[in-house]
Amino acid sequence: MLDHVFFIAKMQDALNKNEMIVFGAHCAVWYSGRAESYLPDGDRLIIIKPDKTLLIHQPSGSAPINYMKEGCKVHINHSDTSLFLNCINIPLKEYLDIKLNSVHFFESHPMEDIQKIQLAGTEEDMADMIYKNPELIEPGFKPVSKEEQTKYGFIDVFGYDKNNVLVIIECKRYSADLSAVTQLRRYVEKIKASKGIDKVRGVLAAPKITPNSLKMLQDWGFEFCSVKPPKYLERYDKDQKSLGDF
Amino acid sequence: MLDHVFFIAKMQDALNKNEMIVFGAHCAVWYSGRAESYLPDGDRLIIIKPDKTLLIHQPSGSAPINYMKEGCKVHINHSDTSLFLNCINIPLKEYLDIKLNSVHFFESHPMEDIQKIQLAGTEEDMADMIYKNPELIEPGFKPVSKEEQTKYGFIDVFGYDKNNVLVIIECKRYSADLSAVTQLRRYVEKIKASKGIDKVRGVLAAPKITPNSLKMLQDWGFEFCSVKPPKYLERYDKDQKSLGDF
DNA sequence: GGGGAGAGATGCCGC
DNA sequence: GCGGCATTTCTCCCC
Repeated sequence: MLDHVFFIAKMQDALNKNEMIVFGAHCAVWYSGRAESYLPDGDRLIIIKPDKTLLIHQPSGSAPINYMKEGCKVHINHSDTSLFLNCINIPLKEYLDIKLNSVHFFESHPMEDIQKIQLAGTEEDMADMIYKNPELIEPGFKPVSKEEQTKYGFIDVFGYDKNNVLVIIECKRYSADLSAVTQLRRYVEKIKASKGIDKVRGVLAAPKITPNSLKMLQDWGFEFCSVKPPKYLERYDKDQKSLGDF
Repeated sequence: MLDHVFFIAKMQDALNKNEMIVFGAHCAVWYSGRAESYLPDGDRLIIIKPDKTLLIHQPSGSAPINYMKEGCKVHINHSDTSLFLNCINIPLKEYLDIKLNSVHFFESHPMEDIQKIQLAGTEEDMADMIYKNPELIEPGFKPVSKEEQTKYGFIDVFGYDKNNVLVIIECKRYSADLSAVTQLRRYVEKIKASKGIDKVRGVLAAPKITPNSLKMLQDWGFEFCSVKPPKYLERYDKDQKSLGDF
């Protein structure tokens, strides 16, 4: 357990230097902003990033239990008996206060990282795959160039079938749900209205679909097409030894 | 910068004890599972929780850049020249590998926390508020008891207006968007079909609504009602000094 | 375990 | 800044 004076000095120095700060503490947390919350005493990990994002993590789960977005101001307040971190984000009108009962450890370090993640297997990759392999939808399907699709909004893929009927395709990389069906319906109705045509096919392309969603889809005269999302980095999957090849 | 042998010993001990582990490192990350990704060398904060959730955070932003869900197995592999953390989640078929170039610091500590957060100002609170104050929707609106709403699905509030016409209300705590409108449409159509009645009013209750969404709402004959979400813990907002009163 | 829906969602891109 | 939308969404509740 760290001494208050020592903790305050280290913390203030690290805040001034915009270092990555991480410490463990037994604490309670109050939040007020978009909503309001109170978290009673317990052990948590607290992170303050160089961009002044603050995260509070409990010992389990992926998501932070409390947080403040980028750009919050952190003030250390203490009396003989208590130690508080008061955080405020003025433009967002958000407030978060941490009562620190004891600090288990404290670390800070400057961090540089300009790298961005390379991600494959997204919905956009799925749309690209269908453009390049239109037979995944059906024989004779002819996708229209990507540039044109922007005129009609955020439609994933559209083109014409072998009878030259317009086809709108909504891709989902996971199991298609009710909202995917209503999204497809919105696009089909939008195109029907804007182009003044009556016959437009709507196709939901996804690896699978929930039973209720399939029923709703068919009730509205749309179709489901089973398509798996692509994984462009499969090389990694097949040869774990070649990690250095990237 | 920590010595490899020292780091490995500390890490293995902390993993065995199910402690909260956090360390800073210059590293690269590969992921394969629901999607695939590669993150080139950079400084990051790496967290391994007692429940074996793994999080990798860059120096900015709220969300982890890479992660593994609860229950992953962590193996330390090293040669003369390299140090790897290989993580695997067998039931989810997910894999994550970290190449550690250097470790800036390492901390671990046992953590206990059984507390749950108390949150106010959610969509459910908003529905409760409308039940208790039906005049927020319109004079003469009579909400039906909450128990009955479950028979008809996830409808936030429903009741009858002064002319005894059925009213379905969808609440949104933020600005209502297109999906909120299609969600309301689904509920109204479901109720019309299941009860065999033709006249059902649909009301979207939210603090505001986007222009496109308002147009779509009105095109389908539904209504918008401006309602602010409640904040039950306002006491805290008004008197920051009474933090200990909870 | 899957389905359905909210979230203090976050993050990205476009206007 | 808002709008629209995907997300390795996460989390919760209910069946």
